[in-house]
Amino acid sequence: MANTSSRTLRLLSLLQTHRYWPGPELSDRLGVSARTLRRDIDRLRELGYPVVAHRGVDGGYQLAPGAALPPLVVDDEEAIALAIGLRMAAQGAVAGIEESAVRALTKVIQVMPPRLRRRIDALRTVTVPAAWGAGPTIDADALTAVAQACRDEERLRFSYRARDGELTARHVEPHRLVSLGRRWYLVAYDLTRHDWRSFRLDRLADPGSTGERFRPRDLPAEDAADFVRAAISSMPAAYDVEVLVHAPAAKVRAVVSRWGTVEELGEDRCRLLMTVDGLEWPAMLIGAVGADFEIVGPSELTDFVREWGTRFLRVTAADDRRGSRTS
Amino acid sequence: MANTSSRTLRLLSLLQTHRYWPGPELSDRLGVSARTLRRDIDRLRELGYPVVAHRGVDGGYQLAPGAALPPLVVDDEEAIALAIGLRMAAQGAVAGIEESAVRALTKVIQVMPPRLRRRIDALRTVTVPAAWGAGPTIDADALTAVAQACRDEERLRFSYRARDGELTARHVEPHRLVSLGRRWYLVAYDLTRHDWRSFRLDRLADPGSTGERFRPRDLPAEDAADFVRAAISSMPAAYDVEVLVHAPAAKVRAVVSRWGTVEELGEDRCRLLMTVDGLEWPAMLIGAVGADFEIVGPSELTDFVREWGTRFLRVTAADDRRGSRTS
DNA sequence: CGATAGCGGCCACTTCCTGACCTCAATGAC
DNA sequence: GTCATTGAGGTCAGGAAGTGGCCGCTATCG
Repeated sequence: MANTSSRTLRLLSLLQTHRYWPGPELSDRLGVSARTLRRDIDRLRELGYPVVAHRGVDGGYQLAPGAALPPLVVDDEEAIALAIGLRMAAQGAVAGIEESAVRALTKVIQVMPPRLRRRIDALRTVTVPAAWGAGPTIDADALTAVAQACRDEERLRFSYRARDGELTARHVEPHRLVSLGRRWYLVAYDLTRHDWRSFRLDRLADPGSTGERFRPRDLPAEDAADFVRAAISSMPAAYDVEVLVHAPAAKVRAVVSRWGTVEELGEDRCRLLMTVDGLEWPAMLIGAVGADFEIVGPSELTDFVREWGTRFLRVTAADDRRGSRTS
Repeated sequence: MANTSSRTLRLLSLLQTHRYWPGPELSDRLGVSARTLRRDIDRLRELGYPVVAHRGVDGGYQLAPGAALPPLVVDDEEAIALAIGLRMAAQGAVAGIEESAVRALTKVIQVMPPRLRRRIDALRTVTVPAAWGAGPTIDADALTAVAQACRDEERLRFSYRARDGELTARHVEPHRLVSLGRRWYLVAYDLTRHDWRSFRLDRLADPGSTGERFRPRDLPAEDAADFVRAAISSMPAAYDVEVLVHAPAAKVRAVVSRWGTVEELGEDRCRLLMTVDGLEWPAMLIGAVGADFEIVGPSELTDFVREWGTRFLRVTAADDRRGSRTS
């Protein structure tokens, strides 16, 4: 541990956990002379990390944001937060970052000691499922296991539930993970069927890396995403919702915020556009706006809203008959 | 860049991005002889990172999970995923990890180059806000800014909207962030009022670190969390919702997931309990369950649901008169 | 003005790093 | 079994680097 490189790393870690450090404190903690500390700081600067220094009484060192990201030194708790946050990000809460979230997640998981993995498993029970889409929840463990197999070029075994519900055991050479819409797909070469296949991750269970490595084959498609797009002829039924709301656009925007786009149509009228997988969300939003509205489409939304309205009135009427209670 | 420590770091990063590496490939990438690579691997092992090796044809090196977390080397995309995931975690999606999520987030944000911060800002527009609680959304930037000021012991200026709506400018010595229930509080010494105060983060705006450092004072309480608990004598008006649902508990749980607790009352009956700030959320959930229900309390919820029902029926009736359109 | 703290040159000493060469031990293909 | 491949590790010599102590300099704050 009396190494130079380990000391550089420790210095970096110190600078990351507490921004401001007096020089003597640092040299003390690292067990070197002040002169050597200055040289270590120089070393960091040469490596591209911008360490700024303040002179005079109460001076010290400070790590400023630079051009490159330094290696992050995190403790156990932070690693767990990292893993859980990345898992949420990978589930598609924010469009466009799923792939990198999975990459980062595999990195973190891979180097994570078993004790931390156990703690994450314990926390999984309280994790928020993919409520933002009403799509099937993907098992985060499966996601990372498959991602690691892709990255490490290791053959993979899993059981797969086909569209008709039949379970089959698969043995594949994983090629790439693709996040399309709200779903994850694995593009892989099926060793039993001797052909390329795409698998929906939410239909896949018990992935286990076999440890057998392989030379990647050439995918007979431009791109893994193209392959998946071609494979899924039947797109999942999504709704394009359009509603005219009898309220100022600003008011509607305040409620809808980011879940849809609001176009102003006049003093007291606006158009609300959303693309969703389920109708609960638009129903709730137009309910929460608290103003009259007209449903332009889809007609399913009209039926959906009518059902809610019927049920809500029936229930509250029954409630009134029994005499409303106080809270 | 021809440094030993930087090479160690690069080696670690390579081992993190692609698990399996043949020796010659590694020594080639690092620009050293095979012998030196072996020595570098040894160095890593001495630092506690478990590098396992496979001999023979097609052998290579591989980083196994160890006792300590190695410094994470992430690229731009991954860093963004990290920041966004951590932001979600800090917003309280999973109970108990908020504090460490914020700590990790400040680390990441602090060392992040400005160009990445801009990209995160750009992504914020599509971020899912804290829907899981219907509480006010906390600005993630404010959260990290305040957390950094706490950590770095730097005085902080911000404007604060008191309970009565009045805006005041504050100048404080930040002490600690506390996550209580669904809210974040800042415990700080108010330099204008010369006393300790706790501030709700969702009422705080434009935090700006002044750069003035200070010696931390002793908080007149056991613990920052205790201080906040003592300070909030008047709890915010929250609703305790109780609803009897005529559906199996499992079905209700699938919809409600963790936003409330579901008690089984029989084959086809269960009780739903929630504590919320607004009534939109429970209204939406019982709507989405799709079954009949009885509202036990509060009576405001009955009124609320009745209003939704009335409006929904009025609107769909009007829609029918105009002739329902196809999607 | 004086105390504090970072900056950086110089120097001598020590440590370690490196590449080359060697033998040995696994491992998988033929 | 044989053989090529690949990692492990010892040794050695030359060179590169890290280290601590010394110095004078400058910036900053009270």
